[in-house]
Amino acid sequence: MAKKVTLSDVAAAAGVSVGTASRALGATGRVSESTRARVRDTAERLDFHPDALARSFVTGRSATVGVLAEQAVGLFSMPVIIGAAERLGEHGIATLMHNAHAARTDLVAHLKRLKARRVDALLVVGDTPDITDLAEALEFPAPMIFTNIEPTPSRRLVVTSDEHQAGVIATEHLLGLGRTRIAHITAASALPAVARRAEGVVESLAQRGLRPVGGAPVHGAYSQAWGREAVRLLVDAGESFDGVVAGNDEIALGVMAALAEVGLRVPEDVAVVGHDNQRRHVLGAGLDLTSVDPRLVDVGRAAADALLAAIAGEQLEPIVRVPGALAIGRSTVPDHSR
Amino acid sequence: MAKKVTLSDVAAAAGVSVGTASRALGATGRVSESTRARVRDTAERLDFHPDALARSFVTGRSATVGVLAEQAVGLFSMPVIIGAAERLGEHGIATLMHNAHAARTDLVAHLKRLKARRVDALLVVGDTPDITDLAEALEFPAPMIFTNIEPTPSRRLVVTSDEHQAGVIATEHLLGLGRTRIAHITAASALPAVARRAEGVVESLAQRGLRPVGGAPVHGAYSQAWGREAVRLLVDAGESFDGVVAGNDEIALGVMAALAEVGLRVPEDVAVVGHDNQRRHVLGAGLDLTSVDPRLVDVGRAAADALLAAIAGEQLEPIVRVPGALAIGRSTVPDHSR
DNA sequence: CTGAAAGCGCTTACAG
DNA sequence: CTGAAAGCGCTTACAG
Repeated sequence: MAKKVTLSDVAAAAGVSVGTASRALGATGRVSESTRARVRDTAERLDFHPDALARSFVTGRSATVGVLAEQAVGLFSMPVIIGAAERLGEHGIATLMHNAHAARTDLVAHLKRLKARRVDALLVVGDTPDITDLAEALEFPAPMIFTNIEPTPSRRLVVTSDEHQAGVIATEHLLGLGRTRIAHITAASALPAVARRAEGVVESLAQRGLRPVGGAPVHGAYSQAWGREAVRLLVDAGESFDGVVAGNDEIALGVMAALAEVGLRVPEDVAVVGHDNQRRHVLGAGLDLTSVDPRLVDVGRAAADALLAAIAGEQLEPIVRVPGALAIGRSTVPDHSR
Repeated sequence: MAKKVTLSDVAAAAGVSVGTASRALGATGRVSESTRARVRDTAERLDFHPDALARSFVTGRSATVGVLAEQAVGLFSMPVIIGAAERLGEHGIATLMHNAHAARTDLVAHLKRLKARRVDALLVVGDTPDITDLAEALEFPAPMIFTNIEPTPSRRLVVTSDEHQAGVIATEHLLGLGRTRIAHITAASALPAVARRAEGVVESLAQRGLRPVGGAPVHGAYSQAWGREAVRLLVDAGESFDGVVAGNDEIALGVMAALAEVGLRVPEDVAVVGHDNQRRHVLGAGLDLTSVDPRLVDVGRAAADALLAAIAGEQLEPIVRVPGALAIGRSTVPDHSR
């Protein structure tokens, strides 16, 4: 391997001191245009690339971001982490991944190691309770950004999916198809994402002077069984409906199964929208479900942008909500070809 | 933030020189047991954590591994990358991700940046043609390990799924259920993974003195349409069969659809095994398909182990094949509960 | 076994 | 605008 070319090589070849060479190559220092040009030409000619390790050492910036994931392996975490890592990589920033399992002592160990590694910032993916307090107690020195979670007083910098908008676009889609008797069958209202999506649904309906079938969102669990049961409850209560916004794709599948059982056609009689767009990741599989895609890779990219801004010391938008996108399938548009 | 405690603080407190302190804390240098103990105690008492940046600078090791992915966002790449990043993170190694798009100049730029960042090793995920030659031309100084791809003369260090074993376990499962007339419906034989899996199927059958229905694997494409067509071809040719090893889950779904159309029950008349186990990632969705799970997260972890060994200068197993696992569903075992 | 010193390759006040 | 020098916090020959 050819001898590494160093800044002092460039300086010597350009006939300046290393200090001047450093200033000429960097953006900051004031150098005459002529020397700057000469040094830059020389650097290029010698194929000089500053040693990132030396630079990190002297600047105290590791060019590394920590990723602390509640559960790194998972359909919701992976796209966010990959999206973030990809964007950070474009900027020469590496990611140091720690997979946190709930134990509090674990978290302390993770934070200490991240601190020793001198990460420039920390991305927290998912729900890691107490982390803000722990970081404070440990005098964790880097900015922290949270993702895949709702903001709270202790989580002030958050990048996440726009759950409210997800409820809105699902509902608007059904309204746009002329459906007016729309039910919202979703999971427990205690879940923040569920509550926000439900608000989006209710508000969209209210703008047309409508309310959800049954008067309010129907809360249960993220399961096919609940989707099935909820349809039966509505039918038994004598409610009639021509559209369902389901809390996720699982619920939507249960809803569709129950509709088939009671002899209602999808989408002719009842159009159904899901959430998560798992279809995108997977087999067409006849699951030809219209669904809100939360665009998790873009959530990760947006988180990376926030991290980059935080590292640069820029003022941050405290809460960034990434809008979802509607993926249309045959559960709402019968002749939709994919 | 409290003043950072440094090695010389520890040395002073322990009453030794920094050199001795360094040796006492490190694994290598020879130090008397008593001083070693004293220095270690002192370090612990002061909550000393060596500055990773300084260490990297002086050792020339960045504690960073490059990840060059053909396509980072994807159902096959993400688990591998996450698995690798997770394992590397446990060892304090960060990952610098580059998403390569095919262009050759791009690859050169990526490699140069990775080199400037002084990565200790490089993980190549997927198919990035020419990379070995490019790395050689650029005198890329770090070891390279390939994953999610078959070995070739220019790809010598490979960690990947054991495709042959995947064919074997799928076939053994059907044989174990008493099926003997087994077809293998798969994608193009030019694909190395297809060919290897087919070998596994054919060999397993041969051990019982059997051959695939139709005399050989039936090659086509990774699609539902092909699965459907292949079943029709076999049926029209007058073949009868009680088992199908499908090349992937998509093909399996097509196969099952075609079987339903010709009035054959799954699994009573024909048991079907897929490959990829996409079900695991997703909706139960009635896709209750028995499938070979390629355990991609474990492939990533094994790749990380290989990278760690390479960084440590250890002798490497050139080719590591990670065995898959059979995920059993109702397409082979009717009363299988999940 | 231990100490004193050099050195890794940069950046950044500090003078001039 | 430019040069000479200090310094970042470690590790590692080199003497003793």
